[in-house]
Amino acid sequence: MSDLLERLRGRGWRMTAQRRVVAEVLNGDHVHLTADEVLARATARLPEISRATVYNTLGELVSLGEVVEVTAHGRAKRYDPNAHRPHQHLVCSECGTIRDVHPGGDPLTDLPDSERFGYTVSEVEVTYRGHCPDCAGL
Amino acid sequence: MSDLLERLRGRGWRMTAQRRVVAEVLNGDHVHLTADEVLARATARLPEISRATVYNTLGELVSLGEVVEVTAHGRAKRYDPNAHRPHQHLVCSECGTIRDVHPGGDPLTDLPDSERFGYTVSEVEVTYRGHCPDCAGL
DNA sequence: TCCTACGATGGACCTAGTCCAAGTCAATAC
DNA sequence: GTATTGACTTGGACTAGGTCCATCGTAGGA
Repeated sequence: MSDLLERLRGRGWRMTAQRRVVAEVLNGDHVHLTADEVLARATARLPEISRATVYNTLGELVSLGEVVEVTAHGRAKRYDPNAHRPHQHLVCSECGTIRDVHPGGDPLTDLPDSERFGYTVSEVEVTYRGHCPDCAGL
Repeated sequence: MSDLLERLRGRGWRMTAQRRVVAEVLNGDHVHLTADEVLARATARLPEISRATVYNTLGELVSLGEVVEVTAHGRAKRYDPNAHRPHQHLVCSECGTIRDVHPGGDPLTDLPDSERFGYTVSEVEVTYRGHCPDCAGL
């Protein structure tokens, strides 16, 4: 986490209270907050922080590759700070809970050349859907 | 296409001009329209059709399993009528063009039990990202 | 300590999508 | 062919999520 702040500073990021708070909120495993949730938690620590700043900061973290956007369930994007460990997502279709998972094999190699239509493919995103233990009974 | 209309009628769908038009607009391979695009094309054929009806109809087609929602690029959901042939998507990160692709292997089996956290996993969605031939030069 | 360009603010604005009360009409019954 | 009725459609108001922008504040270098 503070290594995140270090990395950012090293990249010439100007460090402000707001950015620090957003980076701190996005810390830990299996964290997949919406922008609104990030705003709420950031506001708890720094009441004057504005919505625009949270969106700006999230956008920057994403384009720096420190955080990935996940569009998994519902309308709002979620932000996953676990960007340096390649992983996929397992989503409960009932309650929307997200877990990070690490499937075996490389899904990129599953796509034969004949199915690439001349695209240069560089990334794969896999979302598993099902029911979490809590919702399985429904 | 008209088999789609037949199937729907067979399931007790009340056939109206609006529903017919929406179903007709969503016809063909590699069709991935946004709700707004569906509305535009439907309006061209049936000027009085309303936005709410397009959304309602799309929602019904999705819950009947005739159409799948794709969240691939940009904000708006896209609707893919090719629901009866299992397939995945290849998206150009530049222009957003989507192709249907058929990777080898079953991605479901790539997720070991130890990574399922008690979830009953029933579905996988794979999105390949890269650049299409037109955008590769950029 | 001063300067200044980068960042933060908040309020207006936009897009995608949902909701609802009222009106319409497809399908069934006669 | 007509009557009936409940499912379907309409349009307009509303909401959520997100973006934009002019102005103000401040981190960090000189």
